[in-house]
Amino acid sequence: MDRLQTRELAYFVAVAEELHFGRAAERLGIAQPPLSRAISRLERRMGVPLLERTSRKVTLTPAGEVFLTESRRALDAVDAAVRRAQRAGRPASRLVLVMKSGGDCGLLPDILAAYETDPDAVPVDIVLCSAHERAQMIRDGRADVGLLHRSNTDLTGLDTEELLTEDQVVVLPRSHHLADRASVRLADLAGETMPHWSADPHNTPNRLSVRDVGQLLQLIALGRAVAVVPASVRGQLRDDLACVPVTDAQPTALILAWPQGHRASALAAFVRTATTVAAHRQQTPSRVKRRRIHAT
Amino acid sequence: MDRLQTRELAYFVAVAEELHFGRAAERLGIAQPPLSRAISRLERRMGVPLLERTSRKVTLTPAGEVFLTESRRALDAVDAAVRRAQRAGRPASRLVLVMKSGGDCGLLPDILAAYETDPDAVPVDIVLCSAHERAQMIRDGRADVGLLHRSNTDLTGLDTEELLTEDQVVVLPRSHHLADRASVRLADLAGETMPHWSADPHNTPNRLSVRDVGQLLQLIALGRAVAVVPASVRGQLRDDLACVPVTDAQPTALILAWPQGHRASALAAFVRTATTVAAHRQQTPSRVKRRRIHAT
DNA sequence: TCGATCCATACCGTGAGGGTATCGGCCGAG
DNA sequence: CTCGGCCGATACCCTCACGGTATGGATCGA
Repeated sequence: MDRLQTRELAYFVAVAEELHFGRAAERLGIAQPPLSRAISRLERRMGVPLLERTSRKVTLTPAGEVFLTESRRALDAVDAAVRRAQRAGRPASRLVLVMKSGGDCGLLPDILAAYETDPDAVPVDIVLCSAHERAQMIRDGRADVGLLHRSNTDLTGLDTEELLTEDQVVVLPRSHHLADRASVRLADLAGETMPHWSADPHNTPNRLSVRDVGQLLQLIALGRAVAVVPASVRGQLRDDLACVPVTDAQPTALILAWPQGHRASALAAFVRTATTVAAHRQQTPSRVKRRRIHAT
Repeated sequence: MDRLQTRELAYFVAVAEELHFGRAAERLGIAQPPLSRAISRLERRMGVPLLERTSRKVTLTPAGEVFLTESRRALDAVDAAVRRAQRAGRPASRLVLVMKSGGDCGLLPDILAAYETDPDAVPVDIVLCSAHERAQMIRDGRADVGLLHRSNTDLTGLDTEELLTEDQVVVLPRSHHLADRASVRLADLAGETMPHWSADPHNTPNRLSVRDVGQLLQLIALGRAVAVVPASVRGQLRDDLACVPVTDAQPTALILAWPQGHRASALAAFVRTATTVAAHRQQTPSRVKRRRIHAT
């Protein structure tokens, strides 16, 4: 059997995500019959049924589940190949850093300042994006390096370096009965509703879900939810919100991540600088730390 | 720009490896003109020149170098998607283990015996193959798990677990002037020729290179070379060869490797069993260790 | 029972991709 | 200096894979 074409993978991913041939075809910009044929041919060539279909419902077989995740990974790899080669070709080399707004724990200005003095430094573009997009952007070559929180994210395909660890706090409306406590435990929050981060736009928001920190804080201010987050979000808090340390929550790690096996000099220099700056910050009490201590 | 097709990646890889359009076309089973066109179109679509060609020579640009490694990775991912989905589809689940002949340090029988008692165990197929093929086979889904030596291999894309570390010995002809020494240092071997492992068949063997341990031992027996190898190869030695511990060589680690992020129960059980058995072996002096001590 | 929904099949047209022939530049032999 | 051989690019043609439209057949709700 000769090798699958990326088109077939993309078609399958669309159908597997929509679980509906018509919508998938529309999303792909083709008609439904060619899509049906393409999927049948794919299954025939692979010798394994990937989808169970009735005229009313489409579901994934176990092989289909596996093939969906593998296909996504393969498509990422193809996109990454193109983007990284293009980047290597353009002489004007830059470093694209992805992070969440406020997700640098106040560390980034120092890192950038130190990095600029490095002989291997290149200009750094900073791209802010939602939590779940970041790892994706590094994997598919749109970004070179990212600031992530370990707990949040699937790190397969990435090399990482831990920058610092943070304790966690719970964000509450000021009027909440726990808002004046010096600290709480996870058990105290048992009855509260916690919003979920909505992964992709296709995902129907069947539960309380948010796309960014602003939405999250809005929900909390409305008394609809509370959230446990790294201590460094204190810097973004509105007046009507309080936050209280959670003593028994696992500390979360801020990590630097980049594509596995990539060691271009500009990137290597950035990683080196960032870890050095973070190590230094970890020793001497940081602004974040001091603010935390003051607030408790 | 829409997404590249795998065909274009495969075409580019062929040309980049051959550095000759005619031979690449022959290898791909197509004529040369379509290949030339496909590559030009690829470069036009990507907006980056990948190859410098004169009528006498073809070379890779920096972007081409990057694109070659990235393309190989992407093609592996596509192949892996198919193979893993097929495996998931066939109910008769098996575990394919790749290793080098004799590369298990005598550990494998115990591992297999212990694994068979595990409730998640499935039949294990053992595939013997050359050093450089193993990581490749795990990456592209032909194998589920492999025994590798850390120093040898590029481990990107693999999850690993260390099983045990071994000291290194040098294999010499019996007639060699160092053959009777109780131990040697790397400096003693400075003037000796060491064969290289030939990576791929396309690679012209411009230096002394071998494909497997048999060839290596043959070369040594002929007095053409010596080699520093893990102590466990003693088990395969011929009568006309001697081996001597190298005191200052970095100990090499035997590791278990499997595709990153894959945690199927049969695989997880195997990894668990193997590490347990290896840890136990490491504590109680193993047959291998004892033999080494006896020999010195 | 009828209509709506949704995937599959039948049939047709077009263009991407492959083949052959040939050109043009580069090198080495004589 | 010239000629011949090598090699990638170009020109031109043809075929079939892929996409489109029309329609069938199965299932479910009213």
